[in-house]
Amino acid sequence: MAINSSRETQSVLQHWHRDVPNDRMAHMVRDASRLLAKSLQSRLANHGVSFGHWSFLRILWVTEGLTQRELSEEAGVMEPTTFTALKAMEANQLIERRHLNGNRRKLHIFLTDKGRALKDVLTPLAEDVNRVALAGVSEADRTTTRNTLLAMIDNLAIDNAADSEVNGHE
Amino acid sequence: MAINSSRETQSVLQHWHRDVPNDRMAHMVRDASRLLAKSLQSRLANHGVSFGHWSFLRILWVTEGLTQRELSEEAGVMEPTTFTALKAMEANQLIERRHLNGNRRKLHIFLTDKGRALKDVLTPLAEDVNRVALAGVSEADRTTTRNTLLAMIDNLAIDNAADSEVNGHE
DNA sequence: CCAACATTCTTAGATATATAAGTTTATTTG
DNA sequence: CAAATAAACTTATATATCTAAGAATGTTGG
Repeated sequence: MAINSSRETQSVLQHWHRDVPNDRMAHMVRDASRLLAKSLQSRLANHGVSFGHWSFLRILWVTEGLTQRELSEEAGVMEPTTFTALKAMEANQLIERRHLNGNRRKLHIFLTDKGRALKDVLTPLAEDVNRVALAGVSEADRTTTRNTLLAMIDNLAIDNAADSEVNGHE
Repeated sequence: MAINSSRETQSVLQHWHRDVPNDRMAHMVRDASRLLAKSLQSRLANHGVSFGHWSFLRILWVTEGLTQRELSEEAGVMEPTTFTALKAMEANQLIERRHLNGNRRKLHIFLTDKGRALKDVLTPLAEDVNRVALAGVSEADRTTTRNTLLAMIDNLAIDNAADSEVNGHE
């Protein structure tokens, strides 16, 4: 009877309703991110798709034939992350990896019929999570929040790049 | 000279500046969360502290003597996460785990001098990340964003609890 | 044209997190 | 008070992510 999850829920809420000091934005973003992932994950699990695989399906539903490298950039993750996910997705017969035009370096990714068919099933689940998460938030506040997040993403991308330079990673 | 990180940076930026459809809030929160973690992590690494350990240090700097269970709730993570982190932190001599009052079940967590001394070193790093991330964002927009995130956290905590009930996890 | 460089994929290993299940200890209740 | 239940910690295992480094393949400039 949801004893654990009630406790869990309450602790998150108590936590944030107690005091939200000036510099806790990072903390809130992290909590929200974890909860969003959990909500989506539990919905996807009913269809045998993991959260990580869904990220790549989303992209492939729009554009097939991207290379692993291009998929990494599009998804905003590093290549080993993409590699691992795609290998598993290939094993699950969601995608195929093919060399094109005699180029033996680049691997292009294509959906299988199974992977393609999941679009209509899974897309509403993600929309549902967003709908649930943003219930009661005005359109104006959503826009402001999106703009703030976009600014943060910009600022942090620059910060991380600067750090890489300083520390001499190529 | 930061070729990779430039590429990475650009891809994140291009990605978000291209098109931000209506239902992409979850996606943006996730990206922001990953970048925030990365920025903080690179700062903490200079002091031999991992991102995961920092979460618990923050709590302990305010209140020592919490049990592992209480620390889990405070940090908003599950107990195995806390357990693993605390074992490592004990090995690194940041904390001590002690039974109190003859209770052999509960384990109370205390900072070592070393753990306590890190407060003044690490706190400015987290503040710096927040400062960098929010550069150029007005105070009004920060407040709106915090409120939106808080609403999302509330909504999702309820959603996840409901899911647990439906699926019969206790 | 070939040697140096760059790109792409892959492997290895680490961190942060989760769920499920097991063990030990405390509490409650018939 | 002893058996049942609950709480707290622990173990095992899985997922999502990262960095660092290696291997294979293309590209380019002397």
